[in-house]
Amino acid sequence: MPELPEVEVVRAGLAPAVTGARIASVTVFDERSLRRHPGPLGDFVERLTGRRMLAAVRRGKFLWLPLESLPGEPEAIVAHLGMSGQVLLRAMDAVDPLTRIRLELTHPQHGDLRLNFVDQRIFGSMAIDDLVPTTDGEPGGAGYSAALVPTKVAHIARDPLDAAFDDSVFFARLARKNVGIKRVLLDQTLISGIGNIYADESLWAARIHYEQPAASLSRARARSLLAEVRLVLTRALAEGGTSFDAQYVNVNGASGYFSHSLNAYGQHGKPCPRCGRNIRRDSFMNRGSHFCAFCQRMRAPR
DNA sequence: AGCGAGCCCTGCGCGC
DNA sequence: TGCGCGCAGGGCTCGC
Repeated sequence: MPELPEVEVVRAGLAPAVTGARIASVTVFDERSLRRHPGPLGDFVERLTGRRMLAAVRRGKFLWLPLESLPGEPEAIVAHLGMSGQVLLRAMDAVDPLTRIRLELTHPQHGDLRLNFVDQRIFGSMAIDDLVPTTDGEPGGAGYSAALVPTKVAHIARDPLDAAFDDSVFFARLARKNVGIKRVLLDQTLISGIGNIYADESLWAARIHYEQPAASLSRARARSLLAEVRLVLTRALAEGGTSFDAQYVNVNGASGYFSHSLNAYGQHGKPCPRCGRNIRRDSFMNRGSHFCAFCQRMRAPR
């Protein structure tokens, strides 16, 4: 369940279960889910077995679980859900189809449970990674105060719900981009956490065409777009994220409700909630762009 | 250096 | 009923 609100729902669900828990055993059912792990399957299993986890942290769509480590050698399990990943917390006898990796956890208060990493398409992954200091000295992400971030996440920008996200740096970089604004919203090195759904929803709310060159946006429109991004992400989070089917669920397997609140994404052929004209779907970056051709027109640069 | 295409995968729903 | 095609919420790497 890929975008920021869905990953945050997972992080928040995971936090109480993993914080202070020990990894009793590790089973890898499909080695392809370790594509990003810098070592063989056995290395992943050996290094995790017996380790204690300290927190569940998120930046953008990346999730990590810091591990109890020797001083000066901080490490974490880094997980990315890709297009179809789920993290499910289950009883010890529970089996989930398409489980690629399973961690069995022992928690001093909550007892034993299974953490099943489920991923149909295997675009997601788990890996052990070193934690390095953040360049700004601020916490690495949501859910943990340490100013550390996995090396695999260090090149990703902070997400717009992060208190340390720097609006002015974002606007400055935006002003130097000649590509379409949607491409910028999806570029995780500029702003993280936004995917296809929330890009389309934010652009609809801000009445901006997805191909409008980023640099051509006035500062006021850029500001308004960032505000809409934050509003859409916050609302989606409050509704538990967007679920179209049983594939996108929280750690207990429950769906979110934001799919009922979508104005543009997946609404092609239906009337625009603002003007009543039909929402269109264009092919863009090998995926769909959903927008209202009347409300979201290309504009001359200002 | 920035940008766009291609690729990594599986499974579902639709139209023929 | 069966099959092929297009579609799906992401990100990395490689050419130009």
